Amino acid sequence: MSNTDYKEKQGVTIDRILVAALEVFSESGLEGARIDEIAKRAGINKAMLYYHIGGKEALYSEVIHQIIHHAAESITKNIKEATTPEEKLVTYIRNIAGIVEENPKIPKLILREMISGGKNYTESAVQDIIRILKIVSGILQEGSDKGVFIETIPVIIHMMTLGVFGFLSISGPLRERFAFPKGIKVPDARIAVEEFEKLVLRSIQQERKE
Amino acid sequence: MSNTDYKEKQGVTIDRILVAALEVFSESGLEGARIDEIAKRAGINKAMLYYHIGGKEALYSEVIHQIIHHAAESITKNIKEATTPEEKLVTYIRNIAGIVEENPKIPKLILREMISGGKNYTESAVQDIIRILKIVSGILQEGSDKGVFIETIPVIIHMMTLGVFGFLSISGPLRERFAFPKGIKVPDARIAVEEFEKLVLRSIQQERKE
Amino acid sequence: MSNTDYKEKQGVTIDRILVAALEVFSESGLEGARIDEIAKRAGINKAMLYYHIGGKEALYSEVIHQIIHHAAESITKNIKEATTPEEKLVTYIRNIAGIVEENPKIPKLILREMISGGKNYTESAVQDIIRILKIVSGILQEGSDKGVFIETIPVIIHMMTLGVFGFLSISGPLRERFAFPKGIKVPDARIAVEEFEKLVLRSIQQERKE
Amino acid sequence: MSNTDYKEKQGVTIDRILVAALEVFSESGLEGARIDEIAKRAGINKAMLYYHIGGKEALYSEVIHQIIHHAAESITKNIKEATTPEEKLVTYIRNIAGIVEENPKIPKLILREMISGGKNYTESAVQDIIRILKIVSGILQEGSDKGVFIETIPVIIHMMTLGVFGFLSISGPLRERFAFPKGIKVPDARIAVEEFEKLVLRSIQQERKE
DNA sequence: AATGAATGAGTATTCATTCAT
DNA sequence: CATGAATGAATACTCATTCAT
Repeated sequence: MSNTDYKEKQGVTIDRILVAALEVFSESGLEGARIDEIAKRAGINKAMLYYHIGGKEALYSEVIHQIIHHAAESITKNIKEATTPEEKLVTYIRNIAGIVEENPKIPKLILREMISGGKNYTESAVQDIIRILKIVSGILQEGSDKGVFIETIPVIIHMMTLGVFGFLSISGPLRERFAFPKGIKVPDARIAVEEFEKLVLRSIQQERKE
Repeated sequence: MSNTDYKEKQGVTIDRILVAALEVFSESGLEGARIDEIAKRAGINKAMLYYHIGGKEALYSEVIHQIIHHAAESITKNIKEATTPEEKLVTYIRNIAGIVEENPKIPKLILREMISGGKNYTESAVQDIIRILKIVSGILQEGSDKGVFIETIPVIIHMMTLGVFGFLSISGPLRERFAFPKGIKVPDARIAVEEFEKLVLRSIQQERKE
Repeated sequence: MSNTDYKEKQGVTIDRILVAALEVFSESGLEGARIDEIAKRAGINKAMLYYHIGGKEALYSEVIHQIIHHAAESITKNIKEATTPEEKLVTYIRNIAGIVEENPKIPKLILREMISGGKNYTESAVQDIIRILKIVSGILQEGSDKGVFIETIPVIIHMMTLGVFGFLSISGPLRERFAFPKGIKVPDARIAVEEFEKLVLRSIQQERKE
Repeated sequence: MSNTDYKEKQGVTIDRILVAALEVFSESGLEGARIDEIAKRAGINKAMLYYHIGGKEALYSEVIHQIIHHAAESITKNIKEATTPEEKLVTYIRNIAGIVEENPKIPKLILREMISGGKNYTESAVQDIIRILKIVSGILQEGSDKGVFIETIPVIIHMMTLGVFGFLSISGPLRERFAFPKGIKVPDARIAVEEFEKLVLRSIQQERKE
């Protein structure tokens, strides 16, 4: 076995741990998660988890970090392919929606962490959050400068976005368990994205004078 | 001491427990909360908590129930004082914002509970949630019937509302801990309400033809 | 209400407590029994139990005492109506069998107490036990003197008797829960008494020379 | 240390737990026993008890199972060395007596369990009980077929046996604590076995016609 | 790197007993 | 006598973490 294979193997193990950890932490939260359960789902011995990562809180922070970093990278990259502010905003929204839809564990974990005041954000996680906020800010500023958007407060847009898709995602089980009465429909993901895009654009677009 | 005082005393003890429980559960979640801590903050013997309420999960459910019931009652009552759909919608939004602002523990608790899939909602809590959804639904329907609102999906409006104010509330500590760079402003509560009202109304109001 | 009625009422309450206590102690043992359960079954407030009796151990001892005292009284009285040693022995055996059959809670309680080394026998309970042993002893001695019984050790006879009927009684639930395979029959109470009388008499009767 | 030693070590720990558990359960019963006490006497950390066995009730059931299984094995084996029904019956009786004498904790535990209705017998424990009953049944049937025993009910013989030796064993402390008056002798174990053998044989042997 | 065993510091819950009224 | 409330001392069980091999 070559040295590279060796490192690969280690990387694979760590990945398995992180995947299992995201699952368990999102289901149960930091306090509720059990190290035994994470190790079991990762298919490794519990002591190995300590060997590779080093403890519950370190593992939790690492999971958070990976998620936010991936989101920041993804948004940064995708936004480059858009040209107008409207396109960029839509790209940003769809990116958030896509991450949430692809893995519903993620909004659960991020929301939990926000609720607990971001106690476990590492410095680099904070930097990635700021990076995302700056992107949104930039899009809105550009739109405002070009006269297509009214002036608004970027953080509100960001929160509305996280809020809507986060809530849509986490409220899923609830809607299944308790049958809501007729007249109250909850949209599926695709429709929700379209509807939300429309609402946001309507809310910040300059009214066109003709 | 009169008989009334006597009965009051019991109610007072239970109230103290519920207040303390909201605090601790919102800070630490169901799993993270410590019964000892709740009893301590309520100023009672731990066993009394079991005597009056009956265990951690029952206590948690009761706290959730009280919050949602109070919200449903409050919205139901206030909405009656409004006449037009726009006024009603604004009343609803300000009501949610008001509850959140009055006690920032509440959004934390409710968000946590939603994330965990509403496992601990009692049937009456579910009924109260449905009640609120029906109110929002009614307002939007009325507006649509009267031609002032476009047709939209009530649950999205509800979730945007919960999402924005919930997020504004829970992201507070985060903003304090990590100083955001200039250019990214987060509005204070009053401004956030106004801004959000404007956005929502803009997003669903029929464009007036003249 | 007269003073007599008053005392009657108290006696009734105490009786209810004792009956409930026998039930619960026999089902669960001293450690397993719950004061709340006893009070509930007696239909009284828990604090009243303390007022009337004074605590768990005192209650337990009192129950034991009443049972043994009643047994001693009953045997003493019935034995007088028998004349020959054989009749007396049969009377004694049937008396034990009768007490056990009448209230299956009793053998459970007495056996439990014997196992724990008689820790909770009061002095008067011990005296009553000795009284019973002396009766058995007397019957066998008389039989031996008259040449109808061989010499034997009374305590063995007493223990065989308690053992057989106690076991028959307590093994009831077991036999019901697990269906024994054919070929292993357990006699009903009436047959058991007859069979046991026969065996005991056969075992100690002098062989008659003709 | 060899691999065998390693596996032995685990077995040793479990054995220590089982020995300590038999002690404590027999002294205090299932409800009265304290896990801390068992762990202390086993010389292990309390958590290891849960790691290896899995809780109070599982431990209790395991102890019961081991005892009954050992008894069934022992009787099955020893009976093979006997030839006549009389010899077999005596072997069976001495076996029961031997187990009881060797470890007086055992009758206490078994009696307690019988009193509580065999709630904690595992299926395999029930099978072992049936195995023993079948042996007794077989001996008596053989004796009856060969004309040396009268027809009788095996379960009564079994219960007399358990009853006598169980009672002799558990009544020991009682006899020591309260000095019985002269004239009431309780036999020591050796004499009790002989006396009981004689009585049982007398009771079921066919009278020989000459 | 891998694993079964070990540990200590919790943590929810129970319950006999007492108190205030 | 009667009762609901209060208390403190247990007690079974858990779990993150470490150790020996």
